[in-house]
Amino acid sequence: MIKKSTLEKVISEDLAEIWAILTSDEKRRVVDNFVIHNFKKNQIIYAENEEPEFLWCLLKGKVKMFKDGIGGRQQILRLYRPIQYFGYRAYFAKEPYVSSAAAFEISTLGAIPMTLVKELIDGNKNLAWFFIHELSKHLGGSDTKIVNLTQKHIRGRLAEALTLLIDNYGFEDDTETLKIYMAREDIANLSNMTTSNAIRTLSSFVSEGIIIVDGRRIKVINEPLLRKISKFG
Amino acid sequence: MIKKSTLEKVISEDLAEIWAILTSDEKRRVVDNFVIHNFKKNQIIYAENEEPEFLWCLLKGKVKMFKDGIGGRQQILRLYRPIQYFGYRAYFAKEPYVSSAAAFEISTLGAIPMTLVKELIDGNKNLAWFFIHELSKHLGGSDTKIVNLTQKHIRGRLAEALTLLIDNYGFEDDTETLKIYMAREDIANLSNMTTSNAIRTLSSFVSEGIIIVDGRRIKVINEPLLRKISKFG
DNA sequence: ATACAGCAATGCTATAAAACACAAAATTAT
DNA sequence: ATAATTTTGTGTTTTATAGCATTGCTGTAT
Repeated sequence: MIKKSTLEKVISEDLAEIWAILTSDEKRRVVDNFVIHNFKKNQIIYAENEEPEFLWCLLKGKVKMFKDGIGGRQQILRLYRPIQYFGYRAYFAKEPYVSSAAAFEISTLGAIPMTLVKELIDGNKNLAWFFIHELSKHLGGSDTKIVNLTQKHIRGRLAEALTLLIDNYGFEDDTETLKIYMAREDIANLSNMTTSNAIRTLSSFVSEGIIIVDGRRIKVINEPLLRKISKFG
Repeated sequence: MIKKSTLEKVISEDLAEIWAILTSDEKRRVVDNFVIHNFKKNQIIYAENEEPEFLWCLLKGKVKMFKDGIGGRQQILRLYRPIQYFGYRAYFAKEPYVSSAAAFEISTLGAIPMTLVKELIDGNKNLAWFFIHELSKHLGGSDTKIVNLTQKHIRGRLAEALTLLIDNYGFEDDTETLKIYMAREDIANLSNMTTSNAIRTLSSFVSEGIIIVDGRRIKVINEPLLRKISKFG
């Protein structure tokens, strides 16, 4: 927990999209029930099969949503950056979580009880529309991902994962170094391949001059080609 | 178009879930804007990249929602039965369709303009909750499908497809013949495999006494085993 | 300095599934 | 009924990718 005086400021600055929707009365109710949590690298935020209780708002850091599959093989479903919301779907569907969430790096999150979110939606149709829109976007993305992961070949899947990282987290000030530093295993889990193949295919991309790799630092040299491989590979 | 006198009866009987939510005034607005369409076998209802205009309500028949992928390979994303709604996601996401819908067999559908649906949601929070719940369920299903299709082996994927057909359409009166008669190609498109492999694997299931196949008629003999293969295979 | 642990990289092998080719059967059209 | 077309079934070949083993590299603790 951080102290209350700074809390309201943090919230009002960061909750942005949702904040603009709420009335001052509703905002107070959020502030009164907003609890800040800090998570260490790789710490689980919630796990599959648990009952959903909170709307999570990522304030700082990076979060992955994933599903453990056959033989412990993990599939990363979505990545979150500040300020984004997650953890609400299962509550709305009236079922336990079907996926887990974990912090990729040291992260700060806010938790709002879903019971409160439900009340707020009941009283504010703009908030209802916010979630309808959010869920609809994610559903479209998920449907598209099904085809990408099942039909694209390994190069296409890796290229797609890299473009996803670009679109989600962007570049450092040099405009070419990816602003996320993932283990090869996580890159593999994002692209539905084994770690070996993620490494192998990254190497191919390096030798083709598409990227430069230095440990976990990935520089994108030929972004148009990367997107082309993602699209047609 | 069918004649108006029977129309209201059809709607009130069939729209069930949504109908119960609406006030009599709202119901009248739906009836006034509800247009019945008949579709032939394999006829497209809407196609990827088109702009969404209508909420579709399947009254009679069977509908598949699918996405065309690499090399024209089709992935079936969801199947609908009466009375279910679809076609609204893209409108809510404010984007063109990312998938297509087609009738599996001769089907009757009702179309309601999304502009009207939007107005109804604005005025009726229960309807908002209906869609939040619906979208949330589908998103969970889609995320689960990603892992099932990418990580399960061919037998597991086919077994899963068959159990999906059981759960969606059930059995004929003999309690073992599947109430849907799909082409092998469609079974393949549902299970992310080639037609050859769908045929081959169906044959394996036959020789293992799990199912009996007679043309497009599939009898499920050992449902528990089928579900077991679906879960662990 | 040394040992150790954890990643990253790479080659080799096994195998699941796709691609291809063709025949038989069933459906549809004439 | 006959021809034409589509769907189904099966065997063979090819390929992509998983699995495994090995090695080197880097950082950290002893």
